[in-house]
Amino acid sequence: MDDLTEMLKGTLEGCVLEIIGGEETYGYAITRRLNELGFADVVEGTVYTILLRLERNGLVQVTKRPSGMGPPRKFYALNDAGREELGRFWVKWEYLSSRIDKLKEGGR
Amino acid sequence: MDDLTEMLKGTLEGCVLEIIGGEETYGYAITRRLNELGFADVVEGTVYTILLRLERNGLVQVTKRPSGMGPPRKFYALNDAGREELGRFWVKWEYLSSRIDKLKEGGR
DNA sequence: CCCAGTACCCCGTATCACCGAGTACCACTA
DNA sequence: TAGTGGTACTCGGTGATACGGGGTACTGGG
Repeated sequence: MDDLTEMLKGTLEGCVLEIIGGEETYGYAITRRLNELGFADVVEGTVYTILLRLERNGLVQVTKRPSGMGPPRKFYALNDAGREELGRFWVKWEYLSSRIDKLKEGGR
Repeated sequence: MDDLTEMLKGTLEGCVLEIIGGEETYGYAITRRLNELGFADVVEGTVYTILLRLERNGLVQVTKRPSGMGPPRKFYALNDAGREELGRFWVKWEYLSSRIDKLKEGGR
C-alpha cells in the first residue's frame, strides 16, 4: 500500500484509543496490533509519541509492570476522559467517512 | 461538528481532486461546494493552498477566464497525472476506511 | 462614494506522523 | 564472558498539511 501517513493524521490516535479501550495494553504490543490490523508501516516511535500525548492530555491511566521478557512495560487504560474522547473520535469518523463516501458517489 | 482539521489532512486534497475531476471549476466555487458537502469549516485560504500545490505538482491544467462577477477566475481541470493521483487517493481511502471500520467492529 | 460580494494570494502557526538514535533489560549461545 | 537478538521505552528534529488573518483587486448597487 502507498504511503498512508498523511491520511492517518487525526485517525491513528483514535485507533490507539480504541485498542486501549478494548483492553489494558502497552506500547510495543499496540504497535504489533496495528501492524496486524493492516497499518503495516506504523512504527514504534509513532505509537510512543501518541501514548505520551494521551498521557499528557489526561486520557489514560498508566501502570508500570515488570515484564519477564525485557524492561518493564507501561500499561495504558482509558479513564473517563479517554472514553469520552474515543466517543468523539468515532462520531467524527462517521461524519467524515459518510461525507467522503457521498462525495465519491457523485455528491448530491 | 467538532474540529475535523486533523482528520482532513491527507483527505481534503483528494476531495478537491474529486470535485475538479467532476467538472472544470475554480477556487471560490470549490470552497462553496465543500461547505455544501458538509465540510463546513473549510475556508478559502485552505482551498487555495491545495490548488497551488496541485498546480505545482503538475496534476491540473489551469485556465484563466474573466468572470463578469468580479476578478477573473482560475479554472482547474485534471490532467492525466491528476486522474492517476485521484485513483490512488480512492484506493488509499478504501484501504484506510475498511481497516478502521474493521477495527471498530472489534477488529479480528 | 462606499460597501458587500466575488476572487485570489501570502505568510506564519499548530498539529501530527515519522525517523533515527539512544538507553536498557532479558535470554540464549559461542 | 562476550556477543546477539528480541523486547520495551524515550527524545529531538523533520516534513507535510490544514488553518488563520491579512492583503489585493474587480464588480455592481444604494
